[in-house]
Amino acid sequence: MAADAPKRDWSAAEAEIMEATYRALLEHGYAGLSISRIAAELGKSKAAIYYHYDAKDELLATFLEFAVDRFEATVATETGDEPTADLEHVIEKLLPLQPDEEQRQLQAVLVELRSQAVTNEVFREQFTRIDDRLAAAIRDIVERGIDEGTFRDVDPSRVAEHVLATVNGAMYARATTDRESAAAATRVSLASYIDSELRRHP
Amino acid sequence: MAADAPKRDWSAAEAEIMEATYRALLEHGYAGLSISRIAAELGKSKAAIYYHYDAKDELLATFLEFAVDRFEATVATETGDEPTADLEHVIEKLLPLQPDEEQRQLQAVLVELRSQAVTNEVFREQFTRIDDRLAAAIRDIVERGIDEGTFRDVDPSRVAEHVLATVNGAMYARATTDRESAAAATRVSLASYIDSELRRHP
DNA sequence: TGATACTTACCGAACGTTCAGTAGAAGTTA
DNA sequence: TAACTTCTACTGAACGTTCGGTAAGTATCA
Repeated sequence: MAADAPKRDWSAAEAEIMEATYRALLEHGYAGLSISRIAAELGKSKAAIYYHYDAKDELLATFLEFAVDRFEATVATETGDEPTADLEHVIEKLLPLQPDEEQRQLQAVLVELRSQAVTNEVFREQFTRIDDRLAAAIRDIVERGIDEGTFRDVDPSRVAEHVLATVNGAMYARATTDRESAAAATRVSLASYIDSELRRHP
Repeated sequence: MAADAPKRDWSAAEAEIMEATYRALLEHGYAGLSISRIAAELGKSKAAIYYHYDAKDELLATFLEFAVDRFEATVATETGDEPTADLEHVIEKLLPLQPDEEQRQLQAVLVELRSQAVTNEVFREQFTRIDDRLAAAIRDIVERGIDEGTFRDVDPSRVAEHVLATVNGAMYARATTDRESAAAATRVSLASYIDSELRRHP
């Protein structure tokens, strides 16, 4: 992965609050997320949360960091030497063929957080950075593929943005619709796109 | 457009409430959307809203209908006889090269509403239907292209889902990040995808 | 003893919702 | 035509609940 941001380390108490926030968000959604609800999940009083965070805004900004860390950790790629495999690896991480419950939940939480980026500047900056990093990671793989002669001489940025948009769109649909088969179809079609657009055919 | 749902007609009072809700949503976001805020935009008392709607839930469900109607009206395609042009037309409607402020706002509102589909069953069903309809519309165009011999013999559903995911992803990014150039790059790459994946090359 | 990590008890504001009352238009009867 | 009743579309005040946030006190441990 390109440009790894330094990971924050969470104290035990903070980590527990983050987990409680995560659970509260899954249960009640962003619109129904309150300090009381987080405290209930935490098993402590509201004031206990205010001992660690000065305001709800601050807690949420911190939680965004937490969720993003978790997301990027699942995507983190140990790059191999085969660009086609690397590309497939990244796509499988972002848009698994059969996502387990944990992956589904994390993506659901991220979709809820991301929608706040429409009106909230702090959230918007974070998600801009996430997409920047993901696009860069994909672009690097494509560039390597071209250098190695595996891929045709396409515009790596253009292809990276296209792949990212497709993956994000399918992930978004997975979290907000019951069209599971559509996500699967997109995965399959994306593979065939990569094959026809990128691979040199003899 | 396939399967046009019968459009609801809005009384003057209802329409004003819907417009007020629209403005309140743009200003305060979904999480900050309250009856007081809608009433303020409406220029009437809170109770005036409860005269027309029994509960906030009901108002929101109705507003979802309103926003979806508006969205599908902008997409509604007068289909021509050239599949390539038709496809480009749909894509331009969903992912305009240079969206005006109205389009941006409507898409922003839809992204905020759509994130509620993660936890709200009513919203989820609506967005499932929207994507179903969009995918069907694209699929029909592709099918026609194949029948006419303009397009190669691909799987129309698969391609439709791929195009829809890409367009949704770029639209989503446009509403939640500052990566405007990424959306443009995706548009361009999508055109080249359609060309290489669909068009018969001599 | 003093710092750490809380709890209990509370505040004012905002929330969704309800209710009694009312201006004015529309319909009905004398 | 005037007098009445009724209906529509509201208003303003209040309801109980929940919100984010705080002040003061307490238990635990170095």
